[in-house]
Amino acid sequence: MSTPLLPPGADVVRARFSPSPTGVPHVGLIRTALFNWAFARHNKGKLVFRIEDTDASRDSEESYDAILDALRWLGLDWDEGPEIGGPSGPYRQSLRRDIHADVAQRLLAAGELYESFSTNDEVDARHRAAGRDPKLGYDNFDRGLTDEQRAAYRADGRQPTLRLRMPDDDITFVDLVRGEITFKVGSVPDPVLVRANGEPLYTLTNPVDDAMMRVTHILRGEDLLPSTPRQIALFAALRRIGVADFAPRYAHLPLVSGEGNKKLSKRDPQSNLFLYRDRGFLPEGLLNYLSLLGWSIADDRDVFSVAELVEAFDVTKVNPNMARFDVKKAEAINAAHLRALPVAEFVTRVTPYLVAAAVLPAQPTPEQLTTLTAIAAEVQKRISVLSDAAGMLRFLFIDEESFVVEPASAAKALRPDAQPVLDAAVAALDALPEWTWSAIEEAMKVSLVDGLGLKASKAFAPLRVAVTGRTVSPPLWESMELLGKDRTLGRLRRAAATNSA
RNA sequence: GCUCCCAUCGUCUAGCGGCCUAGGACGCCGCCCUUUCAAGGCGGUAGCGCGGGUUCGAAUCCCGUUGGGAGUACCA
Repeated sequence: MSTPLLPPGADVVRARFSPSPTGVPHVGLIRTALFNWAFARHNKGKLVFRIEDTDASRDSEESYDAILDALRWLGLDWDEGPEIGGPSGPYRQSLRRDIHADVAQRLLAAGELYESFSTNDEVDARHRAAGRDPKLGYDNFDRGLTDEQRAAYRADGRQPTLRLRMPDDDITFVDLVRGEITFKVGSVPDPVLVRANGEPLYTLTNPVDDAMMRVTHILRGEDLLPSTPRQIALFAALRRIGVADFAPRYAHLPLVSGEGNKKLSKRDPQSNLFLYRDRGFLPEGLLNYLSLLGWSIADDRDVFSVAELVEAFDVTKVNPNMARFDVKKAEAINAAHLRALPVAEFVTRVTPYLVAAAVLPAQPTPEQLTTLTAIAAEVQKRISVLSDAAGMLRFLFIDEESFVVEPASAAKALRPDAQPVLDAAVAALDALPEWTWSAIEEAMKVSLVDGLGLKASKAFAPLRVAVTGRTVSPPLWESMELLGKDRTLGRLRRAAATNSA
């Protein structure tokens, strides 16, 4: 009942990730990379990484570098591809021109391709003259050109594109996530494979390279579903001329949308992968979330490791409908991974973000690292992304002249009625012989809760804001201990003075 | 317009004919814990687009409809 994993003629799973280097890597692209990677790893197969840079006007080296950077950051490794090579290289299509030209010539010689001289205007005019909808696309007119007609076009200075002769049958295939799909004969016009200037197009290079790299499974975005019939037709032609040994299986992954239901585009800032790295998403957290876009590991769980993802990933279980990228949920998943980190590991990971935010210098002192380590566990469970740590820890590392209370927090907790609290706290702490968090806690409870008869939450809020600058911070007593007696008292006195002024 | 895809809480999903008066997660709300905020614990909110079939029985199968999406380039 279930179809075998491999297409007949293939002996090992070979998935591929084949982006074109245009623009910044976006989350939809990375989700596709992730699924291909997980599919390959789960099936003990290979992942081929190929760069489809056949459009010199849009491709860029910056984008190429960015894609590699993104995959490395996420730990998505490849078995063949840029920088590591492999038996089917090169893995940048711009370096495969000769191969593509040769295959195109063989296809032409075999009659699979034909020369086409029609301009769009001519196609349009023919449709109108025949009373057809001009939006139908190319009308396959040049299929029947005679040698004389072609010679006449050339004599006229026109160079032909090379088009694939589509079969005269419906094209049906079984999509791994969608099931059987049929395109009616005649609904797909003969596509151009080679430009008039001789440059090969995606329509040629993509299937040719998949064939030569012996790719068995093509997992890609649903936006490429309409191009599948012509690729299947090309594969059939490639098999007839001996370039392909088998046809790959397809799995069209649901598109990822942003706000609204539109496909997340590269221009949408929310789609920029590096935005999430800059905010301090963990690779494993982001990967976890991305894998949830169209897939699930179990009916009652959605936080899991990359290893668990690989163990469980089944492309046939991918949900076919569109998924919306929800930053809130992504953050929640990331927060779960953050909390699960060993403290030492958390410190290692968060430090670069503290440096970037100028909370710590590029080379933190041993004292600073000791302070950070002491409070790390409490910070770890209060944030969703690593960059959140900066605002929460700045008060500990900043010098007294630069320390300021966040205005919004001050407005909330440092109102006139906080005056007695601040005064009582200063008096009690000043008299404390021992500066430990437990001693501080005891003193504050005695003087504020018992002494002033306040509720704990009411009593401690002004202290927190005065000392840490914010309403959200690590635990107060530990914070005070780490900050030291002098600085703590200084800040409380300053708040009291500002307050009464 | 044409071709193709899709359709369960606001969002991501589980569900593949009876276990579903539809389960989980995020969000939101409430309570507990508590040193604010978090975290954690407990509870709540909210959904099978519509209409026909098939069947003893349908969220699950079929048809239609409506709605959404993608493609429609000498881009990928």
